[in-house]
Amino acid sequence: MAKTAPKTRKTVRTPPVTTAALARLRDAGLRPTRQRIALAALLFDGHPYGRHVTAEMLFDEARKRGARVSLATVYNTLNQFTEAGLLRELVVDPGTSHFDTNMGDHHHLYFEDSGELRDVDAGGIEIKGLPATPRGAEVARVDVIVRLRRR
Amino acid sequence: MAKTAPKTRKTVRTPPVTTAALARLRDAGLRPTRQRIALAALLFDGHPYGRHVTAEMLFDEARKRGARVSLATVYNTLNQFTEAGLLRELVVDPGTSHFDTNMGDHHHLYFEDSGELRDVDAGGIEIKGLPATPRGAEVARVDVIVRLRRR
DNA sequence: TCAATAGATTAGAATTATTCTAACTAAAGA
DNA sequence: TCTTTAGTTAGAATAATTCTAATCTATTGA
Ligand SMILES: [Mn+2]
Ligand SMILES: [Mn+2]
Ligand SMILES: [Zn+2]
Ligand SMILES: [Zn+2]
Repeated sequence: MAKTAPKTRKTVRTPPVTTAALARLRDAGLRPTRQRIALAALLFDGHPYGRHVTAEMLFDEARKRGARVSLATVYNTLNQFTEAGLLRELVVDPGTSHFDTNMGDHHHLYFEDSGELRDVDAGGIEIKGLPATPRGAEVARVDVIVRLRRR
Repeated sequence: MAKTAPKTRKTVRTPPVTTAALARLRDAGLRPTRQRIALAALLFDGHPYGRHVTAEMLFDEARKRGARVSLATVYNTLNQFTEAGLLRELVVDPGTSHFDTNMGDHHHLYFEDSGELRDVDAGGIEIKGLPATPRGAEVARVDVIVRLRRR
């Protein structure tokens, strides 16, 4: 519309896009850079039940959506998000790490043929008979992975 | 002792060392080569409760004991043993595969600080509330990994 | 608003785990 | 013993990930 520059320019400020992604970064104490915002949006926006991605998957997705981001940054970001408690790392597969946006207490179904990971809420699960936690140690996490194959 | 060669040489045959390792290879239908025998002996002999190794660990151990074996053969052998049902592959750690000689139904304590893996017999463990196996799929295995860190 | 600065991004090199290749060697069977 | 088949090997290749060092950018204090 306005092709002519205004005589007196109002202060140019970053638009107050308080997206969920942006808020998440702020809360985590991470500088909201373009690429972190883009990656956080891909990871979290519109995925109420969480998602599971590899670095390569997220990188390809970001590129397809036109984000200018390098693979190194995707790795950096996934690791930072994990450290910040925004993600958890899953190791189900020799060779590649998966990252999980679902931070709730849950376990996984892993379809070995397709590589698909499906969440299983821990709410309905009870594990009885685990040994006492060795002294000097504390439980960081209990992972249950049900490995499935095509029958 | 005998520095002089015998007049009539008896047929030189491989000594009939029917070790456990050798028997295991035969049963699995694997040719009992020097390196497979050496690796099987390291993996299985004198380890009634099983052991957990990486390729690199087993390679170093074999070398220390004077076995002439390459790292490629260690990888080949671990994969063959796994396919043959003599080992199972464990993935607990991003970056490296571990191989487990305990083929009984069991789970693991994983000490994240030291990398130690400790077995937990599945006999005393009950997991309730897992979802029904999706149709078209069957459960290949259920892995429970209790991840511990120094308190 | 702007310059200074701490922090982030990047391409490409480096590293690590693993597999592949293709030449060599050993086990099996006749 | 001979022939055949399978296994071993060094080194190259590949894949995932991290590192390096140069460049860029978000933040902040003036
Ligand atoms: Mn995968
Ligand atoms: Mn390890
Ligand atoms: Zn999940
Ligand atoms: Zn075990």
